[in-house]
Amino acid sequence: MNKVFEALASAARRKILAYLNQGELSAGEIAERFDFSKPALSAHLRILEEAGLITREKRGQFVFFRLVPERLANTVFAWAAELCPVARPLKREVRARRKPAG
Amino acid sequence: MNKVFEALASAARRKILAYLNQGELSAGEIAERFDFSKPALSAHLRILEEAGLITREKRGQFVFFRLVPERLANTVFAWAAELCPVARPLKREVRARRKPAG
DNA sequence: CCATCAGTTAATCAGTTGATTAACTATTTA
DNA sequence: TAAATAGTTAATCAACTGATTAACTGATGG
Repeated sequence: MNKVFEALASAARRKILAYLNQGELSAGEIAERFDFSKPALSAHLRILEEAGLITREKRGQFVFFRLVPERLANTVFAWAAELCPVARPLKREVRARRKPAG
Repeated sequence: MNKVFEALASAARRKILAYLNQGELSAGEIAERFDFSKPALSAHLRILEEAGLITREKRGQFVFFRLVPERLANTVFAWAAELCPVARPLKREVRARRKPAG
């Protein structure tokens, strides 16, 4: 949980997640989309991976990365939903059932 | 956006938001719930305020803080929903209306 | 008016983050 | 096997975070 929010504190890392949301990419393909050095990118990818937000798969010479949307759903999304009753149509039903006569 | 995610990178600040989700609290009431010094708390509150996640209101000797759930909804929640199609019942309806005959 | 209480600001400091270059590992290909 | 390509690790460094204490501002109340 902590690692997830720390990972998301970087705009570059959030951008990486947005790219991966389109489909898997190799480290090199991600690197093309940014200005910083390969080691810098490697560090960002490690942080995202350790937060459980992406997975890594080595295929031959390349390393491909994929988004893990369930991880986001179970951490950030769920956390935000807890503090955003305004955006929570599902949970409202649950509440209504718990307090049937107000 | 960036400031919001940076603000949320701290577990202490997320905890402050959780407390404020129960209702408004003065700085002192928040301080009681933590171990660190007043200036440290003051800094955390300033960061949350500058991110637009809380508002401040001075009443007499006290400063009361309140959560701004809409801010969370429009930043974190919306951002996460974009990457979590698995958890997006609202947007599905919007899409369905846009493409009525698929 | 003076003491106290609530909170912020300033100065300082240790630890972390995020970047770089250089060197390394591992895979492909000639 | 040697060269090239893809990526990581190591060493280093500047900049930022997050904490502390001391000093300040502003409201309350004897």
